[in-house]
Amino acid sequence: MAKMPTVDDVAEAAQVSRQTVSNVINSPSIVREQTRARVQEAIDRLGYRPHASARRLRTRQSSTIGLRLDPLRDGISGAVLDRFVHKLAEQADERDLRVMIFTANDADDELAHIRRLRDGSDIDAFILIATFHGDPRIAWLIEHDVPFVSFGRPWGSSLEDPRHRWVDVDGRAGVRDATAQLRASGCSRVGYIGWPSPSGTGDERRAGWVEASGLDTDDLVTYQVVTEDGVDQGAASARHLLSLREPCDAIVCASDSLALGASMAATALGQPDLPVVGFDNTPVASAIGLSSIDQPLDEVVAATLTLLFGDTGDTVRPNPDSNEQPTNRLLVPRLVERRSTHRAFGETTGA
Amino acid sequence: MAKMPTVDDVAEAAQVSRQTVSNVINSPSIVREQTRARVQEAIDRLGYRPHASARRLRTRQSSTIGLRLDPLRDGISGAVLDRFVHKLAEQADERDLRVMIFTANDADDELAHIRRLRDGSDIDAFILIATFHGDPRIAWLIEHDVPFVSFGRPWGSSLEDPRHRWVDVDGRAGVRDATAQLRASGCSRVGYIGWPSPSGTGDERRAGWVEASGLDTDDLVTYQVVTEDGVDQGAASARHLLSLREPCDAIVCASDSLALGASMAATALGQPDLPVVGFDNTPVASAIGLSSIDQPLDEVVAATLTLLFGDTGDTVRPNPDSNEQPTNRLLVPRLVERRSTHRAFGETTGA
DNA sequence: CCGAATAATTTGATCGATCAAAATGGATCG
DNA sequence: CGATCCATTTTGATCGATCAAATTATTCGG
Repeated sequence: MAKMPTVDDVAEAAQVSRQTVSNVINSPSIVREQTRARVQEAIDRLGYRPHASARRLRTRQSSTIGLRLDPLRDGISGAVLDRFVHKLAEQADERDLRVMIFTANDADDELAHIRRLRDGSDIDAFILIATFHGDPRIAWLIEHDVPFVSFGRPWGSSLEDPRHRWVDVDGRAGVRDATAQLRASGCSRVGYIGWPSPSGTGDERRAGWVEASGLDTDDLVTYQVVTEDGVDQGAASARHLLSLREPCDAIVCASDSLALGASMAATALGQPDLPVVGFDNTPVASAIGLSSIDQPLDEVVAATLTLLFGDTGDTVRPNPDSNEQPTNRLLVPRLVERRSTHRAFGETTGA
Repeated sequence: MAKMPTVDDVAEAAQVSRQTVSNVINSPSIVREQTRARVQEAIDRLGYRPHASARRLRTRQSSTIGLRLDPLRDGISGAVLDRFVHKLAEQADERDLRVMIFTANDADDELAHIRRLRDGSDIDAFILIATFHGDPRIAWLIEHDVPFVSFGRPWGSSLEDPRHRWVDVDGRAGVRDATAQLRASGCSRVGYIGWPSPSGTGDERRAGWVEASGLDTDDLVTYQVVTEDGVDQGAASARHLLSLREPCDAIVCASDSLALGASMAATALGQPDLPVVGFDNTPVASAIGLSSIDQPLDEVVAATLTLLFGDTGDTVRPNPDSNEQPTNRLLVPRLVERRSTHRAFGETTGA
C-alpha cells in the first residue's frame, strides 16, 4: 500500500502550515474561506485521512464505545440484543463514533475487560446491557469515573442518581397496554405467563398485566403461571391455563419463547384463534405471525448516545454528572399486532 | 480519573530506562530475568497499561479487525451471523485482538467504510461475510492490498487464488450426510425445499441432496420445491410435497425458516412424526426441537483468525500472499439430531 | 589477564496529529 | 500616521510509545 499522506504533505501541497490543515478539519470556521477551499482541494486530491491513532494520542479521546456481548443464550430472546448491537453500530457511525465489541462470562470478567480497554485509551465510554439487581458493574464504573450508560434501569438503587445514566423500556406499560387492548377487543379473562419473581424486568411486566387485567385477587392468582423461560414451559403453562374450569380467553407472555409455546399448545388443543401476545418482537414472532410487544430499539440507542455524548453529532466528551440535563430515559414499547394468534398453517394459501 | 502512569513513570520507579520497560512488555526474552522481575513489579504496583494509541502510532498496527454487520433481516437465519460475531469477539480476545463493527447497506457503502477505517489506521484487517457471485468487495480489497479473509468462498472465481483467503462450510456435504442418514433410517423418498437457483450456497446444498437422495431424474424434479426463504413458503412447499400421489417421507430444507414452516405444516396435516431437517441450527430450531445442520462456527472463526494472523497468538501482521501455507479452509458441518420432527406440543409432559 | 564477542541496557529520533502561544496582516480610530 | 485590536496563520512543544543505533556490562577463549 502506498504511504498515506500526512498533514504535512497536505500543508505543503496547499502552501499553508500543518496547523491550518488541522484547523480546516477540526475548526473550519476560524479559517478564511479562500484558504479553506484550497486546503480542502489538496486534501481531496491527495486522498488525505487523519491518522486516528495519532489524533487520539494527542486529544486523549478515542471516540470509541465499548460493548460487551453477553454469553450466547440458547433462547430466542437473545435476538433483542443483537438488534441493539446493530442499531448501535448504525447510529454510532452517524456520529463518527466507533464501536468495539468484546465478550465476558460474568460481571467481574467484564470489568477486567473494561479496565483494560479504558486504561489503554482504546475506548472512552461503555454501554452496559442487561442490568440486574445489585449489579456490581454500576458501582465500579461510577467509582472509577468511567463514562457509561446502561440499557436497563438500576434495579434496587435510586433511579435518579445522576452518576448513573440509563435508558430503559417500560415493560410494565407495554404489557398493560397489550392487556387493555385484549380486553377492549372482548377478552374477559386474560391470562399471564411470566418468570419467577426476583426478576426486575419480569416483575415489571407482570405488574402491567395486574394493573390492566381487571381481575380480582383470586383470579390474579388463578390466571397467572410462573415458569422459567422456554418454549416447552410456555406450552405447558398454556395447557394449564386452558384446562381451567373457566379457561382464559387470551394469554400475554413475558417473552416470545413462552408465547411461541403457548401459541402452539393452543393450536394443538384446537384453539388456533386464541389471542397470544409475546414480548420482544423477535424474528420468530414475525415469522410465525405472533403478536408481540416491541422494544423501540432505535429510540433506545438514540437516547443512549445522546446521554453519552450530548445532542450534537460531534465527538463531545461525556460529562459524568451535570445537574441540568435529565440522566435517564424510559421509553414506551408498542404492541405489534399480527394474526394475533398462531394461524393454522394447514389452512393457509400458498404456492 | 487519576493520570495514568507512562513508561517513563515505570522506568523511574524501577530504576531503568523506558526502553527496558518497553522490552519487558514486548520482548521479555532479551531482558535479564532479574531486571524483568523488578520492572514487572513496578508495572503491577503502578497499575501501568500501555497506551494503545501511542503504540499503534509507532508500530503502525492497530491489532483491530473490522467486521461489517449486514442489514437486519427479518428472517430467522440472521442468527448465524450473530453467533459468528460472538465467537469472533471471543477468539479475537484470546489473541489480544480487538473487533470493531460497523454497518453498511451495500457493498459500495461497505467499501467506503473499509477505506475510511483502513486509511485512518483504525483497523488492519477485515473479515467479509456472506460473499456472493461477482462480489465487488473481493477485487477491491485485493487491489488495494487490504488484508482480509472472507467467510464464504469466492463464488465464480478461482477457489485457489492465494490473494483471497477464505473459510467456508461445506453445505453440500452437510446436506448429503443428513439425507444419507435419513435414508439409512428407512426413508425412501426424501424431499428437498430450497432456494431459487442462482444462489451459491443454495445450489451447493441442493447438490448435496441430489447426490445422496438416490432418486432418479424424474423424482429429483418431483421431490424438490424451489421457493424463497420464509416460514410460510416452507409450509406451502411441505404441503405440496405431502400431497403428491406418493408423498415424500422426510424433508430436508435449505434453512431453518423453511424447515420450521415445513414442520408445522406436517403437524397440521396430521404427520407430526415426519422427519424434517433444517440448516443453521438457529435458536428456533433448538427451541422447537427441530433437527438442523450446524455450521461449526468455532472452527470457522479459528480458521479465519489463523489465516489472517498465523498460528501464533501474537499480533502478527497478516501476509497477503505466501505460496506455502494453504489460503483457505472448507469445514464440514454436522447434523444436530433432535426429536427429528416437530413434537406435538399437546402431548408433552409439563408443569 | 586481555581483547573479542555477546548480552543487556540506554539514548536520540520518530510516528502524525493537536495544543498553546507567538507572529503576521489588515482594518479601525483617535 | 502610529497605536490597538481582531482575524488569520505559523511555530514550538507534546501526547506515549517503539525503533535504530549507541553504549555499557558480562562472558569466554587463549
